[in-house]
Parts: sequence; C-alpha cells; structure tokens
Amino acid sequence: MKKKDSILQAATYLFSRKGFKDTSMAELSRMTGAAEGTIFYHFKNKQEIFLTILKNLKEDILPEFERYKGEKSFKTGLDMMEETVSFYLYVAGLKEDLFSILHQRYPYELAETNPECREILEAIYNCFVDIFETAIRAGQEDGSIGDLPARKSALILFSMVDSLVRFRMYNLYDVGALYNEMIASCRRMLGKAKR
Amino acid sequence: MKKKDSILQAATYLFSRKGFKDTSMAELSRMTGAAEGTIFYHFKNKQEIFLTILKNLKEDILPEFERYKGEKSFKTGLDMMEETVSFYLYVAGLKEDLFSILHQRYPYELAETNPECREILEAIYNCFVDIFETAIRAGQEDGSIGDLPARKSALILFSMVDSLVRFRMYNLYDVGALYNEMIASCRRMLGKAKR
DNA sequence: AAGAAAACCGACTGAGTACTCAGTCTAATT
DNA sequence: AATTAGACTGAGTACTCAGTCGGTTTTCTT
Repeated sequence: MKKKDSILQAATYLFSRKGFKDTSMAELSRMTGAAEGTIFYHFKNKQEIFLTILKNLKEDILPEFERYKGEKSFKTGLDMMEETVSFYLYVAGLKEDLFSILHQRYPYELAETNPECREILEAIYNCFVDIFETAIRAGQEDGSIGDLPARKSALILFSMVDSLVRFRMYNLYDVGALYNEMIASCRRMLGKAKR
Repeated sequence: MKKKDSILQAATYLFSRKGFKDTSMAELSRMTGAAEGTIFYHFKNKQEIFLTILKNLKEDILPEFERYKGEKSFKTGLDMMEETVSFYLYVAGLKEDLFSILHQRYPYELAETNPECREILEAIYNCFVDIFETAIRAGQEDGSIGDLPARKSALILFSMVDSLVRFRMYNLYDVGALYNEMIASCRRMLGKAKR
C-alpha cells in the first residue's frame, strides 16, 4: 500500500477513536511508519487530512445507500421502513469508524467556516433522511403508513435510529436488547391507526 | 464573587462552547482575571475543574427534575408524558451550557477511567430516564398508555427528545418546526392502540 | 499591632504541537 | 549512463500547553 493510503487509513482509525484534536501528527507518523514530513508532503495540513477522510466517507457510504434504495421490494411501506432501519444499523456497524467520526464535534465546527465540509455533511444527512422518507411515502401510498408529514417523520425516525448507534458506540446500553422494542415503537408511531 | 467561583463559571462557559481540550488555562485566566497560578491553587489540575463542574451540574439539574416529579398532576399518564417531554426541553434550553457539556465526548472518555465521573453521569441519566418511565407507568395504570416495557420505552423516548436538544444545539434543524410532530409521534408510539 | 494562614500572582518550565525545509532515495525516461 | 521528477526523510522551528514555584498581598486571629 502507498504511504498516502496508509496515512489516511491510520488517520481514520485515530480520528474515530480519539477525535481530531487528540490525534497528533507524531502518533500518525509512528503508526504508519511514514515520517512526519511525508504526511505534509501528501496533505497541506491536518485539516486537509480530515476533509479527505470525510470526502472518502461520503463516497464510501452514499453509494451503499443509493444501491439499497434501488433494490428494495417489500410487501408494504411499513415493512420497508423496518428493513431500512435494520439496514442503517447494519451499515453503521459495518463502518463503525466512519459513523463515529460523524458523531464528533469537530466536523460540525469545521462546517461553520468551511463550505466544502458543510456541503459534504449536508449531502450525507440528506441521503440518510431520504431513505427513511422514501419508505414512509411508499407506506402512505399502499396505506400501511398513516397520513403524516413524511419529511419530518423521516427526520424523527432517523434521530431515533441514530441515537441507537450512539448508544452502541459509547457502550451506554445493550442495543440488542433495545432493537426489537425500537422497531415496534416505530411501527406504532407510523402505522395507520386502527379505527 | 470569589475567584474560585468565577473560575468555575468561566470554565463552564468555555468548556461548553469550545470543549475541554480546546479550552486553555491561559484563556481561562484571561477571562476571569485570575492568574494561572491561582487556578491551580484552587484546583489541582484541569480535570478537577471539569469534575467540579460536572458535580455542580448534577446538583443543579437533578433537584429541578426531582421537584417536577413531585408536583405533576395530570388527567392521564399520556398527557403527563407530553408535559414531561416539554419540561425536559424547557430545562435543556434554560441550562444550555450544562446540557452542551453532557453532549461532548470528554465526560464519557473520562468516565472510562474515573469511577466518580462514571457515577455522576449514571445518576444524571438515570434521573432523566426515570421521569419518562414514571409517566409511562402512570399511563399504563390509568389505561392511557399501552402495555409495553416501561424502562425500554422510556429510554427510546429520552433518546428522541435528547436528539431534539442536539438538533437545536448544533443548529441542524429548526426544532420549533419539529416539536409538534415529535409530540404527536410519541403519542402514537405509546398510546393504547384502538381496536 | 503582630503573626499566621489563606489567597493570589505571573514568570517560568519542559513536554508536546503542527508544520517546514534542505536534502536523499527510487524508479522511470531519455 | 545521465537526467528528471515524485516520494520520502527527520532534524529543526516557532509556538502552545498544563502545571510549578518563589514570593507578595489580603484576611483572619490573637
């Protein structure tokens, strides 16, 4: 592997575990075997390393969800919603490092001054909320989901699922024990009320 | 005001705005007018300042919720749940600095090695989840809330409400626009299904 | 008023920080 | 074999950091 790639790989690992500020160039150098100078030969500064990782993150994760969007075919929109929740949790587990980076403070701090960073973050979150919205709209068409504001409900749904990811990441709660109840809650929340 | 108090006040402000790592003792000294030596006369190190703030945070916030727990008297448990959500959001807005500290990475990192920190955090979160659980159990007794696992549902409820706080803090979404839909969602999620 | 104790000061330290730069190495091209 | 360009090096730079220390001022006690 090229030095540049191993720098990015190690930086992804370190940033996700220890955060941006708590990762030093000396540590990154030690971990990759690349001299500190080499790191700054490939990236003009520490922030550029982070931005590159964020760009890769987007190009890694979004297609995963886009592909999923094309593939789904379910009995009802409500079932699709459940499968989407499950899929999100699955990907978040698979790409733990990347999702952990999204749950830190630094990217949002950077986004305030750096438009490129802002754009990337927006694209990522739009994609996330979109897949939930798609499922909700499908459910509304086939009658399995009630008549409620799709985008807002998608946002609420996303925030619920994402906090599960957070629980798992910080080891705050056994997520396995919460998963079934979470799905049931989402069904009650969105499903058509019985009259 | 005593120097020690103004140090704590300024540190609370700085830690919540810029995070623990990004707040320097020099800055804290400048802001309070206390010499750096004075800061270390009152606190043995930076971490102790943070722990003191966390302790104060607990002693500030928990009684607020305990008092609320004693006062409530509502038609149904479901109504009480709604009022509790609203109360949590109200306090989170009132004590923005403190809640912002709870949404950072450092306290959880510290909790991994520092049992005292771990205890404080657990006490705080237990208290938070408790007030939601109390409402759910009340609703189950008066029949306004369905027969579902109270603690887990309380945890899901809490995570929903807390992500609203997060949205507001990071300016990610207009929370006012989401509030009504969130309440309605919670009602559907917990309310007794119509048969 | 004298002495003791507590509060306070700020220059200082040494370890750590992101980043630079003059120069070396490697491999492809001529 | 000579040239060239990109990859790489690591000692060095200017700076920031949490924490220390010797000394001064303020406050309390007798």
